[in-house]
Amino acid sequence: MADLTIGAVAKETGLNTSSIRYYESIGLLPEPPRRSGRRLYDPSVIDRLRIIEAAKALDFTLDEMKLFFEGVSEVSAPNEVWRAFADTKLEVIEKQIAHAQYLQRILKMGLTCECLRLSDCLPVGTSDSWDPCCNPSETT
Amino acid sequence: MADLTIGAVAKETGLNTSSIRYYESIGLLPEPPRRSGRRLYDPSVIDRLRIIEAAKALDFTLDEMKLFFEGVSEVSAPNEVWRAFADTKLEVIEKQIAHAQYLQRILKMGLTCECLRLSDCLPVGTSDSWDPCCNPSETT
DNA sequence: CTAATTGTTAAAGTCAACTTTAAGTCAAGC
DNA sequence: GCTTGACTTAAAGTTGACTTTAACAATTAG
Repeated sequence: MADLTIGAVAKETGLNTSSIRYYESIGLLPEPPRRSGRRLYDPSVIDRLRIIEAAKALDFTLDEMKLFFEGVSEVSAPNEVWRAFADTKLEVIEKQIAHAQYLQRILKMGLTCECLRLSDCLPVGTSDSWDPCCNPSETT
Repeated sequence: MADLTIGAVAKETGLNTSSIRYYESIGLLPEPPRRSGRRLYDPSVIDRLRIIEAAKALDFTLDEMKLFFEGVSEVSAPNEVWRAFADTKLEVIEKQIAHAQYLQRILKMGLTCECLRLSDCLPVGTSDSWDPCCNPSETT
């Protein structure tokens, strides 16, 4: 596949060109080669940007992403700083999955339950085991 | 249980008092009753703040959280705006869980794999099925 | 009682992560 | 050659979500 202009990369990833240049300016993306001043990207940059998008959705800061890529692209095995980072992030991600499932449950209930006051049957607070107090059967 | 001062709420939730006042100022938290000018919170505010924390971790904006609470605390069943919101957010949450599992896999691999270049065995790009190209057995 | 702590307000300040602007360069279609 | 559109830069502007400041009031500890 041919190299990509910054516009093509933007189109492919849904980012805009200034964001891509911004990522480069802070060192999150490596500087690509150029032809007559213009950036020419290897298609693999798309993969890297997809990882960045995933990490962004999980609230990694851009600095954390830099650290992350150091760990996965170095020529030697990840060092202690990276390992500590990875440990911490794995814990955070666990919590985020739990949060996601919690809100998922509430939203789904809001869509199916027909209680007058949804808050009456919400798993608010300690969210261990919970069954809706109402069945989506009591049609008005 | 007795009502809580703003300081107690802050301590309990890990937020700081100015954030709590800020949430109130934008209408995300209802105005609590006061005694001699000072806010006195019903303990249920803790639950609400925990939902806010979960939603924050999933990149809900504060405006989205307001909409969310409208849906779950109204006296009537959630309206169409809320249902559309919930549908959209459920899709986003699905994606976030996928992102979380993707990065989880990469981070775990980084912690166990002993390849010289981690990037050589990364599931970069289309992340459907993937087995590490290396086993954490090749001890140096 | 005093002193320290915790609370109050409105307004200004901060920060990360972009986005926009201005002023120009390069390339493709006619 | 000319125009249109994509590209270039550095610098300034924007946005969301707080956080800090200043100046004051009320509660609690000693």
